[in-house]
Amino acid sequence: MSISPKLALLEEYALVARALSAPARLMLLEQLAQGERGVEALADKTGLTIANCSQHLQQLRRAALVTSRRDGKAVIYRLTDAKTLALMDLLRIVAERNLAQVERILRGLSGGYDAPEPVSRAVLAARLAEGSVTVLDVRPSDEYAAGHIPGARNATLAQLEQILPTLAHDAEIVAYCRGPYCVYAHQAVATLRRHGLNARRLEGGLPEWREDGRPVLIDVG
Amino acid sequence: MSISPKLALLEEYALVARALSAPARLMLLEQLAQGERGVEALADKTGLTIANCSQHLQQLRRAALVTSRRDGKAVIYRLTDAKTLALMDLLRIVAERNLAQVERILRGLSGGYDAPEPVSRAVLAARLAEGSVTVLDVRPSDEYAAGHIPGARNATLAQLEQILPTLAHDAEIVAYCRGPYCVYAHQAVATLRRHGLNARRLEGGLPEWREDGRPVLIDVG
DNA sequence: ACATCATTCAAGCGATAACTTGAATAATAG
DNA sequence: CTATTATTCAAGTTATCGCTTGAATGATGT
Repeated sequence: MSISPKLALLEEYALVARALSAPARLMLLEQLAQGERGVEALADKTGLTIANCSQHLQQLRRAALVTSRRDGKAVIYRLTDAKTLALMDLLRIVAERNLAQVERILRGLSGGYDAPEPVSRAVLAARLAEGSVTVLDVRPSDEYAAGHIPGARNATLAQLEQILPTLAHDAEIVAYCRGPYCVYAHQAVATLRRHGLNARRLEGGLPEWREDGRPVLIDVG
Repeated sequence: MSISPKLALLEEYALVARALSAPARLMLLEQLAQGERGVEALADKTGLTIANCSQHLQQLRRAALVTSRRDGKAVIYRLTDAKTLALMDLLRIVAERNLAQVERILRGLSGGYDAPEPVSRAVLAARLAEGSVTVLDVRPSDEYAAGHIPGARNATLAQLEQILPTLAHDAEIVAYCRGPYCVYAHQAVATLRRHGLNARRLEGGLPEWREDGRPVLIDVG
């Protein structure tokens, strides 16, 4: 088609990278990592207008990072496969490993406290089994209802201060949120530690937990 | 320090993706995967002007995908670490897996012939040890001289037709080039098969071979 | 210090992307 | 069929990107 097949190929690879090159689309992908969603729900969660959201989604679809299906009058989007998640992950790892700027932002999130190492998902699963840990889900309640780690309590950042007294001061608290792109868990841990609680962050979030094949509890309405 | 730390973080991740979103920069990364290079050499190989090349390189450096050092009056660039290579690889895998367009371009490269499965690097190493295979390096001779698989013959696509008679018609021929982004090996295999030879492509290229820790022969002098 | 060479910076141009607004399409309900 | 609701398309604006040109910087050799 084009002048050179080599350039045409590179153009296709670049298309996929370009789809990942806008913060708005990374937000959408993070949402979709929680589970499939309709356009309006995505627009709500990300703060984008419907039309804008739709256009971003179409760009993601062109890059084959997401696929869509119709359900009545709604169009439901979801990640094409786990490879999309892997690509987001590697992107994040490279950025965090090499960009001083990222380091600074993450440090700022911890509110000056030194953030402790995150807890691996395998360790959390083991400690959950023996009941020696309190798990905190720091996502909006609708996302919690759509699936959460069994035994986790739900509290948004805004609600966190209110439930502080009800949290055990002896057991360790492990907070998680949407995944590595999400900063809720970082901020929750900072708040908890500021109040003297023994809190750490889960490595990854619910999508990664589910990807591991671990149990997820869904509230039925 | 922006309005929201969350957005600032996503902006940084997006920066890395944006660095990968131009074909010119993917070309540069492919060249750098062969080994470190100066700006002029990179400009030559990619066909970019010096100034343009320099600007692309700086964008890659801002994204921390490459680093540079001074050597006299020259500035030498190289990939920051193997993670950069991994990111390029995953990008390619996602694109090839899901984009019908890529499928079509690759099929076109094979000149209508059905391309056989590529040979894995482990298999090639084993068959090299027992001498049951001819290895063909389809890169420009300067890149061959800077490092190649021990025992490989060098021939560019242009030279390929001339050396055809000297290639064994009984043993299998395995062709490789710069790596998965490079189409030389695809085209060489197509040419060889069109002439009735038993040729296949190596999975990956020299950078991946080196990354495996396998021996690389460098011409001195 | 001066000249030289490799690289980078700065300004300008055309093309593309993000976002907004308002209209068009598609599936369902009455 | 018409109305309704969810999504997509289309046009327009502003900002950014990729590329070019020409000047500026930085290291080296005389």
